[in-house]
Amino acid sequence: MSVLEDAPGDGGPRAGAHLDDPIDAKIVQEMSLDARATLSQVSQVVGLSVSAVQTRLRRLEARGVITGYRAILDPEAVGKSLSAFIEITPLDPSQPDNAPELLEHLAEIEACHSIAGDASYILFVRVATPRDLEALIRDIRLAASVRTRTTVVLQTFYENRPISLPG
Amino acid sequence: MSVLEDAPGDGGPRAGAHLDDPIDAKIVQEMSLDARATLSQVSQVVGLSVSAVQTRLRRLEARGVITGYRAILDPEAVGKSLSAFIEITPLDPSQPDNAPELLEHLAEIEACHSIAGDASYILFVRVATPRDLEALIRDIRLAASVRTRTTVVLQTFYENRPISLPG
DNA sequence: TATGAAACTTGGATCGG
DNA sequence: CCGATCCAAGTTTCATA
Repeated sequence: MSVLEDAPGDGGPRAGAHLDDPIDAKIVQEMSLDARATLSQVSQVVGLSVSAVQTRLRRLEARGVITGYRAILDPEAVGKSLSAFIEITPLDPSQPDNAPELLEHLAEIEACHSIAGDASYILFVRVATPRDLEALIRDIRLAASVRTRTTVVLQTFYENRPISLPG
Repeated sequence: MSVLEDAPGDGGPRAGAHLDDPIDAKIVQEMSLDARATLSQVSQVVGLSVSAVQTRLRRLEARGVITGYRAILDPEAVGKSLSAFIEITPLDPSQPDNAPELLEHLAEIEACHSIAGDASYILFVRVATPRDLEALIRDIRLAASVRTRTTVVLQTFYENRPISLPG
């Protein structure tokens, strides 16, 4: 048996909702860097058997720590070379504000956050052409009854960098 | 010969940088929705053999259409519950401006875009606590000699939505 | 000391590349 | 055809009583 790795059967992950187990953290980090890594690859990295890794991975998915797996695409290659931030503010503050739901059907919207600051929300959007952006802004205004302030992205140096985990 | 299926080895995707082949688009979409989908799953969706899908997938990776695969994590669960946008502007416009490289080592920075508007760049960052955000802002100022304007995210309704593909 | 829960390992069947 | 995944025992450890 290996003496370099810790003994089998030792302290597993805590029952809490958070990710405080170092082995789970390693698994998450590995899958975060390469979501198509095989279980045996991960098992070698973390020093556990394939089945143990599989069980932990299933649990991480079930607990909602890992919410999905995505291929990262080159926006140019898939015809979405223009991206922008759109800040939005409801025209009528007295109305119930459910802009996020009202906008959810617009597939060009990649993210929607509510923010502290002048605007209520900020969206990150991707389109093919300036004309598509114009159309999207119009759709957003109509769908959610909001004022918009758009900041066009000129160049993306990096994005989608993996979340850095402690330890 | 069949005209519904294309014969192996026949005209695949064009050699150009763009993604104009409908089957490649389907493959990309599928991997974008679930990066851990097996080749046989994808092959059933697109109606090709497993090896045909494998070849196309390798080519999509080699052409840089697919740049990687990531697990999507719950920020809360991995201890990064506070996120923010930080706009930055160089203090001295006469100096050479390489802020993106100067900031690349800060792992809390998930994305860096140059933008049209008042500021030069916008960053998206994730940290655990307000104190960590304070420290990060200080680090950014020192590392890149910039003025910063920070907008804290109060709530994230959705993010990392898959890129919607035409057709 | 005895018992039970939780986690790891092993080995074999099945499926995928 | 090889490797990865899945599933069903058997084993160790730790925390109870």
